[in-house]
Order: sequence, then C-alpha cells, then structure tokens
Amino acid sequence: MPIHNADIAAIFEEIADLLEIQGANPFRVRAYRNAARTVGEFGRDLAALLARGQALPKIPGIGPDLARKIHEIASTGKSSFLERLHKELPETITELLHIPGLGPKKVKALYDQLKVDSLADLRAAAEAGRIRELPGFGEKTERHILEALAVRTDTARRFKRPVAAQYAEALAAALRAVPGVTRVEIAGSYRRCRETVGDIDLLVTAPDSAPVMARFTGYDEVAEVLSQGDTRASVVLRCGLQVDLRVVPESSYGAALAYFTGSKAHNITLRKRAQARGLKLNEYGVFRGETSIAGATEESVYAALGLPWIPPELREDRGEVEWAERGPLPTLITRADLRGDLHCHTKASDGANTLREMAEAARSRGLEYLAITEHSQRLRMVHGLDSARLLKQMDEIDRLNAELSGIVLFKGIEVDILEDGRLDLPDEVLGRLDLVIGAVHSQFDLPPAKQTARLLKAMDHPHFTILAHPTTRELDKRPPLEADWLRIIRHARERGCYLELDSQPDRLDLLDTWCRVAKEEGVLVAINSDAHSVHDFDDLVWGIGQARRGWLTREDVLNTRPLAELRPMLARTM
DNA sequence: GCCGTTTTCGGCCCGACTGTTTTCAGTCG
Repeated sequence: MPIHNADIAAIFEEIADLLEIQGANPFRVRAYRNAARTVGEFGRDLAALLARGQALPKIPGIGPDLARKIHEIASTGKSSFLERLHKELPETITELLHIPGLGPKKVKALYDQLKVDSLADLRAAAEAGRIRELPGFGEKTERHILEALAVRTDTARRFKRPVAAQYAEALAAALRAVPGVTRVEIAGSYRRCRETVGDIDLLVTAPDSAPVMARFTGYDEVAEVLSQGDTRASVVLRCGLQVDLRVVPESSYGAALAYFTGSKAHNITLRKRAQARGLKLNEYGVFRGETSIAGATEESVYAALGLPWIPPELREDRGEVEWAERGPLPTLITRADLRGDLHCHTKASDGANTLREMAEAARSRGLEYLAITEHSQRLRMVHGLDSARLLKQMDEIDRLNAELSGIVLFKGIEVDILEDGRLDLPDEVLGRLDLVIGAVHSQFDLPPAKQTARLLKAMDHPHFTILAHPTTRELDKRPPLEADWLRIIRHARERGCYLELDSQPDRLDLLDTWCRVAKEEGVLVAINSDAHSVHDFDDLVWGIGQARRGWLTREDVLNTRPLAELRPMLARTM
C-alpha cells in the first residue's frame, strides 16, 4: 500500500495526541503537530521520493528524529514509537479529544480515575453520573459531554465555502444594521478562500459591544449560544454552522482582522517575528512595551513587522512571510483577468441551455471566448457525443460564430480518457477541433502506477490540450486519484499540455498545492467553469479563489490570454 | 522535538471564556 504524506501526517497527529494526554513537554507535542501539518501539505510525495533512493528534502520543523520516523513510516507504513505509545495508552483514547471541552488534562483524568478510554465508556460514565464527581469536573461538564456525544455525527462537518457564504453574509448584513457598528468582516478560513470552512469568524468594530452581542445571540437563526462575554461570543446556527464573533475598537481593527483571518500557523510566524524585533503582536495591535505602534489597518501591522501586506489566500505559513521579506509577492490573479472560459456543456450533452444561450451568457459576463466541450460517446448517461453528432455541432458553432459578435466560440470536446489512456473518439475527428480537453470519469481506483501511465499516455496523444479536473476529487464524496502528480505535471510541460482548475464548488480541482507546483514547473493552468447552465459561469470566482491560494498570477493562467495570443497556444507543437 | 547574525542550551505565541473554584486551570481559537 502506498504511503502518502497524509498518512505520515496522521501518525504524527496521533503521536501528538497521545503524548499530550501523557502530559509530555508541550513543545515536543507542538513539534509533532507542526510536522504533521508541514508534511501533510508538502508538495512532493515523500514515500515515493525515498523509494526512488532520493534524500529526504530539508523541511522546516523536521529534524533528525522526525526525519528518521518519516523514513520508517515511508518504508513500513508504521511507526514503532506510536506502537510503543499504544502499549501505554489505549488506541481509542484519542477519540475523546474530539469532544468539545475535553482536552488532554481532562481526558487523562477520566482515564486515570474512571478507566474511560473510548466514546462508549464516556457515555456510560456520564449517564451514570460519575463524571460530575471528579475534581475539576461538574454537572455542567457532564451535561455538555452528553450533548456533544448526541450530536457528534455533525460536529466534524465542514461547509463548502459557497454554502457557508449564504449563512455568513446574511448574518453579517444583520450586524451591519446595528446602530454604531462601523465594520463587519468575515475573517477566518472563509477570507482565506479555503474550499470548505469549519466555522465562521466575524469581526465587528463598534464603540459599544453590548448591542452587537445582543443582536448576534438573538439572531433568529441561532440554535444555541455556546459562550458569551463582553467582546467575544460563539453560537451555532440552525444549519449546524458555528459562528464566532469578536467586537473590537476601531483602533484595533487591522490587528484583529489579521488575527482572526489566520491561519493559526501564519499568526504564529508573525508573532515570533514581532518578538524577534522586541515587539508584541496580539489582536489589539503591535506593541513596544505598553505602547501601541500599529493596529488600525492590516497594512500597518505588517509594516510594523517590516513586511508588505500579504493577501489572505497566501497566509498558510507556506513560505509567504519569507517570500514577502525577500521581494514582492506575486500579484495574484483576479476574476477580471479571465478573458474566456475553455470548458462548458450545452443541451447536446448534459447541459441545461442551448449553444446560443451559453454564448450570450458568457459574453454578458465579460468573456471574449468560450470553448464548447461536451462529453464524449462513452458517457451514455449524459448523452455523450459520438463523431457524427460532434461534427454536426461543429457546423452549428461555425454558423453561430458567423452571426455573433463580441464572443468567439471554440470547437472542443471533453473526451473521456479510457482505462488504458486512449481517447474516446477517433483521431481524425479530434484533429478538426480547436482544442481537446481530456478527463477521467471512470476507473478511479486503478493502482497508482497504472493511473499515472493512463494519464501520461493520454497527454501523449497529438491532439490533447488540457487535462480537465485532473485529480477528479469531489468534496465529501470522492478522494483524489492516486497517481504521481509531479510526474504528470512535468509530462504536461514536456508535451505542451495544460492543466485545468475546474471551478465547480464540489471539485475545485486542480488543488491549491498542485497549482503552486504547476506554476513552479512552468505549466499553465486553465481556470474553467465547467458550466452546465448559464448560471454556472458565476462559479469562476470559486476557481479564482483556489488559484490565488495556489499563488497563481495572470501570467500563470492560460485563459487570461487575448484571443489572438491564445489560438496558437492551443495548437500542439510537440 | 526543533532551532540558532541573541543561542548547541534554553527557549518555544497570546488572550478570552467557562466551570470550577474562591484565585485559577483547562480549553479553545
């Protein structure tokens, strides 16, 4: 079984959990957690790299000991250190940490004094009223544990950003209407454009927090108030989304916005930097001793630390601070940079609108060109096109192009990549198109070597232009294909192909970390809507967010090119 | 466990809220 970076990360997380319950040095615990995060996000498959006999790259936070453990996990899939920990503490005990209100100390107390080591034990102990009798626990804690166990199936739920947006924007609007409120910002992972968000962080500036708190906790979608103080409160909405509110004075707005935008790892890097300069950074500002020297704007906070303002999408502690210090950060792509869209469907396959309707909708959204790319014959369920129907549609497109102004249609196809890497339509037909985007819609679980070979072979095809939704992942539904993505990206460069970033909120595929690798490897990304109706062109903004998280600029994206420049780029030269 | 134009040892981000206490530890973000 191949070992992924995520598997190594999961082992480090579990070690951190167990050490924490044992009361180990908190900084040692943190070292494992940091390592889990860095390894989990690392752009190269470490196990594959080691298997090829290459040296482990220098990764910040990975010293000699953790490097040794990575080697062990990569080659055996296991960690002997973790197995030793399992002899000291039951494997199931880490489940308890996922109950809100239970941290390592309380879990340790439950285990030592009541022999509780699983969620089932926890429920039994709580129902028997034994938890309230422990020192440091009480009736409320016991009740909260029972409540958390009852809703546990929902607690891990994350919301897709467009879904969270609907709830968050409405609540933000309600708070903006409170007298005295000057600003309401949605911060957190939402502002960083994460594809999903676990909760919503709202930041409000107002001279008096009381009316804001009252409006917030009294908002009619609130199902439960989790906590409430003078400056901070948390609620759960009926839909299950948790919202945290913080009210700060105007003078702290920038510092608070930075603080609540995160990420946590980015904040820690900033604070260390402040400390190294004899300063202190918190949500109220940047301080020298007792004196505030910045805080009203985010720009002032970064400037006080000797940095330019860093876009929220980059704040993941993936090197953005060091980069900002050395020179200018990339000017990230915006929606306005897109000149066209290279992937959409019409009624001919599984779309909802006609060719003309799609063309006019694209034009009305400021696009100059649009590629029509129906499914191919193999996908019978969605009326995939065979050669005859595709040729007929090409004639239609010619006629429409002669008639329409302000938008140019490209003749394309979203051709199925078959299991062996062949394409689902004959060469002579594909050769008559302006572009061929290829996609995997079946056989998602081939062994990684076969899956890789399949994609490489597809790109070898002389007419292949763009690999659509490359990893085929769907949020909450299907994991990414297992394949050697670095090799695939490099193959795309060698073959003169491009990778798509599909903007559908369920897909957002290519993933942000691979966007960054594509950029580093010199492969252009096409940010497409994959529209199945005229409304879906609006989804391009989600793709833009993902691209920004992947550090992409206008230059890194294929469909920012004007029409005349793009045409020759679609023709394969190798 | 990591890391170093402050350091190879001694540091490691910071504050609010809750529940349990009766001045604070634990948890969370």
